[in-house]
Amino acid sequence: MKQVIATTSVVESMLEIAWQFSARGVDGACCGELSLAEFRALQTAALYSDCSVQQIGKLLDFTKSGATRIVNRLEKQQLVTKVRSAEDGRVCCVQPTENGLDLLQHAKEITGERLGQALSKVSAQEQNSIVHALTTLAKVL
Amino acid sequence: MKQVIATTSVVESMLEIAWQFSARGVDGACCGELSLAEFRALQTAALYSDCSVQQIGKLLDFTKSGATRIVNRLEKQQLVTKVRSAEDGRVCCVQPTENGLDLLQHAKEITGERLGQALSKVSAQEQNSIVHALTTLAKVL
DNA sequence: GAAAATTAGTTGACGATGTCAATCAATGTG
DNA sequence: CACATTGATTGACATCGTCAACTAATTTTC
Repeated sequence: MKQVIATTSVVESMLEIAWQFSARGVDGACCGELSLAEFRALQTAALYSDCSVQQIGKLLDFTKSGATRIVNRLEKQQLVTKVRSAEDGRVCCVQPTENGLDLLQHAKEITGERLGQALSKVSAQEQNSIVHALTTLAKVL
Repeated sequence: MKQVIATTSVVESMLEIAWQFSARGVDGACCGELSLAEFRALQTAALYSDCSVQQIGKLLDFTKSGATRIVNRLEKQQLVTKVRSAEDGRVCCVQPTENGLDLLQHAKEITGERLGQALSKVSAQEQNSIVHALTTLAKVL
């Protein structure tokens, strides 16, 4: 119960942080021509090798038609290529291109700078604490 | 430089967390009939008394026309009322209704539960650390 | 003190986005 | 081989927020 109370008071912080690193806070500044959904899809494709369209949809909570459209937009920007799977002709493997990986790396750097800038306002000890906390939280969500 | 490297590795975590508590993760589960933007606008109206439409737009990074539309949707759902300011006839004060405040409270509880559920997977000490980290981070962003 | 400039808000047209349902193609299953 | 399933796509559609033009209220300027 105490825990619920404690986390209830932290909810505003959580939502604020999420807002800052979501479409409204990050878009454009970090993702170039990409929407946040597209960026996340690109991330996912880079993370899972031979990632299918459907897999992206499931992982990011889009319908399969939504996933198709997101991937198509990435393909149009030459950030991924779609390759028909050799094992299963229905499956479409989404592979990031060189450009896609570059963009991903750049976006990470920009976001990292943004985070680093915020973190620079607190002590080194707190920086470590926050980095550790975020890493841990992401794992258990 | 070391800091940049450290934060670069935490960027994925940050984006993952943000994603989970943004439209894709939270919508519906916590916001009822509201979009995340509407929810945030309602939050803002509740936080700043006599909050103008424009203020909401500026705080959440929407254009004024976007803000108008978001507030109008909230009004249609009877979660806020729009009152012409006594001091300045141009300004439109957005005030949460009883319903609006209830929804806000409920949403916070749900999100809090969600966060609490994730936190229950780590030690009490880490819970404290995470709560503290989130609170601190939200302040310096 | 009236004209001009500024500011808050609204609205129409629009582009972007993602869903739903229907469909096609490839694979599995009886 | 017929039938069901699964991955992906597409057309129609609703939602969302922007842009530009506009109205109305206030402030500035001369």
